[in-house]
Amino acid sequence: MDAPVLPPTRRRRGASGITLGDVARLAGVSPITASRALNTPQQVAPETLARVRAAVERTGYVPNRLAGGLASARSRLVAAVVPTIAGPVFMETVESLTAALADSGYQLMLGQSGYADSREDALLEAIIGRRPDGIVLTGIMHSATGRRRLMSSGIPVVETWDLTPTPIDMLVGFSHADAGAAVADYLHARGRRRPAVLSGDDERARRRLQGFTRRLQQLGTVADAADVAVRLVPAPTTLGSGRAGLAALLDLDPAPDAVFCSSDLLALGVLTEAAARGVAVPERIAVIGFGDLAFAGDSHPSLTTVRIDGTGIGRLAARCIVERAEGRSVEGRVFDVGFSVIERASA
Amino acid sequence: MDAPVLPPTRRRRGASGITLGDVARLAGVSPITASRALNTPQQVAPETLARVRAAVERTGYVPNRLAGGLASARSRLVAAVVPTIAGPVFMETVESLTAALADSGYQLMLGQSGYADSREDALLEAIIGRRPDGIVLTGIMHSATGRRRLMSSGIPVVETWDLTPTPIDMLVGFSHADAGAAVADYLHARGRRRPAVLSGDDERARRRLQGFTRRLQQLGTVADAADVAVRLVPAPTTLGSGRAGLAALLDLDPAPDAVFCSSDLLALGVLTEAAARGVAVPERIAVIGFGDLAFAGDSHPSLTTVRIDGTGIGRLAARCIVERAEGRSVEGRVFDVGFSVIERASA
DNA sequence: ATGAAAGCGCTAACAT
DNA sequence: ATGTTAGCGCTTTCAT
Repeated sequence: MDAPVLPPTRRRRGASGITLGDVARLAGVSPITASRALNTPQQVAPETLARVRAAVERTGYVPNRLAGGLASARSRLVAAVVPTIAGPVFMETVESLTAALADSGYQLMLGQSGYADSREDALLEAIIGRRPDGIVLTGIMHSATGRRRLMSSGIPVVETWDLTPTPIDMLVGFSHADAGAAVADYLHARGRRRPAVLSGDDERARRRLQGFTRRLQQLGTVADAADVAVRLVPAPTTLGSGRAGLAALLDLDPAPDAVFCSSDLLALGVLTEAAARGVAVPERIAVIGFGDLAFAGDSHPSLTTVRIDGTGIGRLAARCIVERAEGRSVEGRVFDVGFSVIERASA
Repeated sequence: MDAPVLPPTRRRRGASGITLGDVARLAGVSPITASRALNTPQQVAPETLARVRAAVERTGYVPNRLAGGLASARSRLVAAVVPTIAGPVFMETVESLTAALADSGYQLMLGQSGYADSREDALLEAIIGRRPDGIVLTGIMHSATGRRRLMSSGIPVVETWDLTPTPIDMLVGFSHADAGAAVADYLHARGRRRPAVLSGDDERARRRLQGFTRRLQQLGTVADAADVAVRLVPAPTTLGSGRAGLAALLDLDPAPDAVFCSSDLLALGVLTEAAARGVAVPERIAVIGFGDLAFAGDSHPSLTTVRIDGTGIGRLAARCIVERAEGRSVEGRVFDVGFSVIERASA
C-alpha cells in the first residue's frame, strides 16, 4: 500500500499525540469549532457540541495549554514567589492561593527566592519566561533591579504580607509596625513593664519590633528604645532558637516580665524552655507569639498571639490576579487585611 | 512617510513584546542563530555570540518558554502533586525538589489533590494540559482512572514517600510497614509491653500501624492485633489531636506504657498533654513520633522519632525526572531511601 | 558556523 | 453558528 506522501519523520509528537485537529476531524467540524466547543460552548449548536464532546471522550484528548497560551497570550499560569516553602508562615497563603486559582482554571508555579538576592535574577527570568498571567510575591521583595524588571514586564504583580509605601502594582497585606504597636498596647494594659523581644532577623520582624518599641516609648514603659531587651535569632526561626532565646533573656538583670516573639514557633520554644525550667507562664513571664499557627491554641499554656488571615491573603491575591487577567477591573490596588491580637493563656 | 504595508492591528503582543526575531535583527543574524547563541552557545562563533548577547542585554529580551516548549516538545516544567501544602510533612521534599529542579533549569508547578479523589481528575487534566516533562506524586495516589491516565500520557512519573508494589513509573520512597516494625522492635527492646498507637487516618499511617502490630505479635508482646490500643484521629494531624489522643489513651485500663504517633506533631501534642497532667515521659509512658521535623530535637523531653530524608527524596525525584527528560537513562526505577529511628529522650 | 523553510497546536480576526 | 486565514515565538530539519 502506498503511504500518503509525508515528510520523512513526521516529528515526535507529545506521546499523547492527539490534537484539536484530530478531534475536529472525528467530529466532522473545523478545528476552530472544536476549540469553541471546549472554550465557549454557548457559541456552539447543541448538536455540534455533543459531537465534539463525544470525540474528546473517545480520544482522551487533553488540550495543549502551551499552544493555547501562545496563541492567546494568556497562559493561565500564576507564579508565586516565597522565600522558602519550608517555613510554616506562608503555607496557608500558598495553599489558599493554589486552591482559589485552581477554581478559576489557573495553575500555580512556585519559586523560592531563598533569603538571598543572588539567585533572584535567575528566578525572575525563569518566571517571566513562562509569561504568567500574574505574579504573587510573598514576604520579602526585592532588589531594585528585580522590581524594575517586574514593572516593565507588564505582568500583574501582587505583593503580600506587607504594606509597603510604593507597591510594584497591587498589594494585599497589613502593617507590621501597627501589629508591633498593638502588642505593646496589649502588654502595657496588662501591667507588663519590662518587655523583651525575641525576634527572627528578617525585615518584617524588624518592622514589628520597631513599632513595638516605639509604642512602648509613647506609653512611657521605657524611656529609650535601648531599654527594651532585644534578642535576634537567625531566620528561619525554630523551636530550638526560642528555647535558647528565653534562656538568654532570663539571664538579664532585671529579667523581663514579657517576651514578644516574632513567630509562634519561637514562642513555643519559649514556652518549652519555661516549662523545662519551671518558670511560670504567664505569672513570671508573659509570652506572645506571631502568626496564630494551628498549634497556638493547643500549646500549654495556650499561646496568646497575633492572628494574620493567611488564607484570606491568598484568596484575595488570587482574585486580584484573576480579575485583572479576565479584563475586569478591581476596585483598588491596596488591601489592608489587618491583624488581631488573640488573647489566650500565655499573656 | 509610507508605513510598510501591514495587516491592520498587528495583534497585541505580550507587553514586553521583544522577540527572538528582534534580537536577531539587532545583532544582524538570523533568528535561528540567535536561538543557538542562547541555547547552544558552543555552536556559534565567539564574535557572533557576543553580538547576540549584547542585543539581548540592550533589549532586555526574555525568551518565551511557552513558544519554546511548543516547538521543542519540552516544557521544562515539572508538576508536583501533594495532598495539601499546609502539612509539614512534604514541605521539605517540595523545597528540595524546587531547588534541585531550578538548578537544572526546570520550574515547579504545584497541585493540591486534597484528601479527596473528586477534584483529582480536574487536577490531572490541568497538569497534563501543560505537557510537563515530569510529574512528581507525593503522598497519596490515586484513583485507578488517574493512574491509567498518567501511564497513557507518556509523561515520566515519580511516586514518592512510599514503596508500592506496582509503581506507575518511577518510585522514590521507603516501606511504611518496615518503619512500623522497626518502631515495634525499638519499644520491645526497651521493655515496653503495653504499646498504643495514635495515628492519623491516612493510608500510609495505616500501613505503618499494620507493620507495627504485626511485629508486636511476632515478638510476643501481644497475642492478637486487637490487643494493641489504637486511636485514630482525622488527617491532618495536629498538636491538639495529640493532646486529646493521649487523654483518651490514659483512660484505658491498663494504661499503655508507650505511644507510637503517626506524626511528630501528634507526638508533640502527646508530650504537651503529658506535661500538663504531670505524666512523666518516658518513665510512665514512652513517646515516639514520625518524621523528625525540625522541632523534634528541641522538644522537652526531646522526641524519639523516625527520620525520613525528605530532602533526599526531593533531590532524587528531581534527578529521575531531569535525567529522563534529557534522554539519559537512569539506573533503576525504584529507589528505597530507607528511614532511621532516632533515639532521643522521649523513648 | 549560519541560514531558509516549515510547523509545534492552538486561537484571534475577519468572513459568511 | 461555523469556517478561513494567519499567525503566536520559537525550534526542528535540511541545506550551504
